[in-house]
This record gives sequence, structure tokens and C-alpha cells, in this order.
Amino acid sequence: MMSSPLGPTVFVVDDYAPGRRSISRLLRAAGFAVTAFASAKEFLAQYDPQTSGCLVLDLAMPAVSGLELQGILADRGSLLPIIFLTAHGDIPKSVQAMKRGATDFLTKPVNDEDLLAAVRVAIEKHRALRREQAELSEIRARLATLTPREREVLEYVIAGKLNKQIAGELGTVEQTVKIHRAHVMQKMRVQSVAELVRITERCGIPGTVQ
Amino acid sequence: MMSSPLGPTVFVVDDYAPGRRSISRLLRAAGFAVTAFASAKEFLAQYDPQTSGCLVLDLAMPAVSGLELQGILADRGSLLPIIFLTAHGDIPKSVQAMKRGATDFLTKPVNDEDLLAAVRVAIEKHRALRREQAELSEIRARLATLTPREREVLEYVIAGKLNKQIAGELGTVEQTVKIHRAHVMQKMRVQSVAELVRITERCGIPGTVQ
DNA sequence: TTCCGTACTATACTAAGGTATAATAGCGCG
DNA sequence: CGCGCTATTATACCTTAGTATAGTACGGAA
Repeated sequence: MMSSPLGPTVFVVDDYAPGRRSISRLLRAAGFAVTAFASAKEFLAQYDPQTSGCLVLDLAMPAVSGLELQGILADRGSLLPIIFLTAHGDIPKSVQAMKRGATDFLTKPVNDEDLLAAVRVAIEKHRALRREQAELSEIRARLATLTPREREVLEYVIAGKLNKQIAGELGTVEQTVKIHRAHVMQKMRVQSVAELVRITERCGIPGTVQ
Repeated sequence: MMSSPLGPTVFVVDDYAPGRRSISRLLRAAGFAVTAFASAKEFLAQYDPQTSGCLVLDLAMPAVSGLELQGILADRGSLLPIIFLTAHGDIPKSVQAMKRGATDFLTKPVNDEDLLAAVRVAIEKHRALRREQAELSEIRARLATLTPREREVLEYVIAGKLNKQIAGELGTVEQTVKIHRAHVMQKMRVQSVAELVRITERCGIPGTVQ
């Protein structure tokens, strides 16, 4: 694994060495940390998903193409924003790349300011995505501490059910539900049902019991 | 205003008459209702935003271009999905169109199946967007029936505040809050705080009082 | 076996939410 | 002016939620 600098890193993947170098030079001159690769394979071997930044990717490369790499990263759940850069692209490829979530798609020879602007946007986007993901992970970690029964109670609570109703559904008594409910509130670290509904909504837990 | 057929309508805007005709013929043969226009201006003059469907739009047109029309519709809050269709487009234009939310960007001569597939996707997308919008409108209509005071109480309730706390904040007593609260629940047509939090979240009302 | 976590039950009490009834007061409107 | 809407307060009652305490039971891990 490569080292992860504190700031964001721009990953440049291009099989054409002179292009790789000139892009790297431009980005470094603008103050970005840059790591360059000659192929998708090399990049995948060394990329640490924890690193923040973005990917500047050549479209046409032997073996694994830019679009293929985009697909591989997407399958892995990567949030890394991708800026395509190509000399011989066409409209269908650019449209496909954008549909799949590319941040931008630039043509060579690239205007320096266009590329720098795209990189800045991509890095900011990644920062926002990562923060969002971190918050979701935190909530999911709390959910994971719930016992099966507590999780069941949670679902009924965020569906707006009364303790009495929950007890009926679960085949137990109101007092037991109260205890589970109190544990849920503690473990999820919320003070109110309103907060509980919000954080579970963010994790995609539907309050649709019954 | 043009009549609004029950089913979805495909709007075709292209200044080139033969292209307009062949596209219309293809779409009609596939069973779609089609209305064609020779310019963005004509389309704007006759388009009824209530009509469901999608827009098949030529990129290069005199006076108002396809991209300009996309911008105008976006400014008006239109949800109509746009499929661009062009003979002389380039990558930057296609990327710009996609960034602005175009559903697809096809090149002439277009493959019939590609266009039909894009139209089907766009119509389905519009249907989903419209349903979503209709639900939001319904919720906003309910919100509009709240008195200023009830609206204030609502904000505190979805923030998870207790009646006692709300009364303190509003400089009134708990009993008054209870009454406003009951009215809020009635007018918003919800049975529980959980439901109230959900529907207000959808309207972008943050439960962030304090 | 003991210990721990989970799930359950019971009793008791306090706090909070919900409903009903009744009454007062300010304000804009026809 | 009276009417209706809004906002307010008060009393009373019932339901629900939250907490504390105490105990039983089961199964897996040390």
C-alpha cells in the first residue's frame, strides 16, 4: 500500500508517458500531491481507498480501458471522483462515462485551467462524499450493537408504534418493550424519537412495519 | 395551450424538417404520441408543463439552441427529461448537456432502438419525478394550512423538543403547546411524531431548532 | 461450574403526551 | 357592530413513556 498523505492526492492514470508527465507537472505546480500510473492494473494494485482525492484517467489504454476501470471502481463501491481525459474519445463514450457518474470528461490537448478547475471540483466532491460516508458508517456501527430484539423494537418505534402495540406484535408485554426501547435510545445515542427517525432514514431503514 | 392526452407525449424539437418527420414517424410507429416543433420558441409557446412525457431535442438550432432551451426549462423548474439528438455535436457540448441533467445524448444518424430505449427511460423517469413532485406538493399544501404559531410548534416538535421546552421557548404554557401540537398532527394528517418527521424531512424542513 | 449477555416479567412511581371543556382576548372582515 | 379565526389560559382526566428495582431463565464462553 502506498502512503496516504494528509491532503488530497490526484491519481493520474495514462499509458502515454509524456502525457502523464505533463499532467503531473501541471497539477504539482498548482500545489496538488500527484501519484501517476502507467496502467489501470498498476493503479488498482497500489490504490488505497482511504486516500482522499480524485482520479484523472485516460480513456483509451491497452488491457484495461478507462471506462472499464470506472466500472471496476464502481463495483467496489469506490467514491473516488473520476475526470476522463482523452485525445481520441467520441460522444457515445463521453455520454456513457457521464451517465456512470464521471465528474468530467475533457479532451486533449486540455486547457490547463479547465483541468485544474475539474480537479478542484472533484476533490471537493470526494471530501463531501467521504464525510457523508463516515457519518453513515458511524450510524451503522451503532445499529450493529443492537441485539436482534432491540433491532425489532427499533423498527416499530420508527414506524410510530406505541409500546403497547409493539408488545402485542412481538408477543411480549409493554414493560419488556420499554426496556428494549431505552437500550435502543442509549445505543443509538439519541435523545428523541425524532432524532432516531432521522438517523435511521439516512441509513435507508424504512419505518414501514405494517 | 395544446391538449394534454392521457398518455405520455414525446415532444420533438428540430429545425430540420426531414429529421423531425423521420423521428416523429419512428416514435409514432412505436406507439408514442408525438408533437413536433420547428423551434425552441414554438415549443415554449405551446408546451403545457402538466403533460407527461419527454423531450427529444436537436442540439444545433438557430435562435435558441438546444442547450439554451435546456437552461430555460431548468430555470422554470421543469422536470421534463431531455434527450439530445445531433449531427454535429462535440464532446464538450455532450458533457455540458449531461452535467445539466440530460437523460441522454445521441448522435445522428441515430439507431432506432437506441432512441426508442432512451425515450422509454426518459418517460419512466418523468413519471417517477412527477409522482414525487405531486407528493411533495400535497405535503406543502398541508403545511400551508398551519397558522404561524402552529408552524413554530411544528419546528420544535420535529426537533424532538418536549412540550414543556417548547412552551419555554415560545413564552407560553404547556397546555397551549399541546393544543397547537394537536392541530399540527391533524392538519398534517399524521398519527405519530415519526411520520411527521418523515414528511417534513422530504420537504427539506430541518429539525434544527436551537 | 461460574460468569456474562440476552430476553423476559413484575411492581411502582414520575414525567410527559393527549383529549375535553370552558373561557378570554385581539384582529380583520363584511 | 357581530362573526370567525387565532392565540391564549385553566382545570381535569386518562394514556403513554421513562426509569428504577428486582427477579427468572437460557445459552455460550471462560
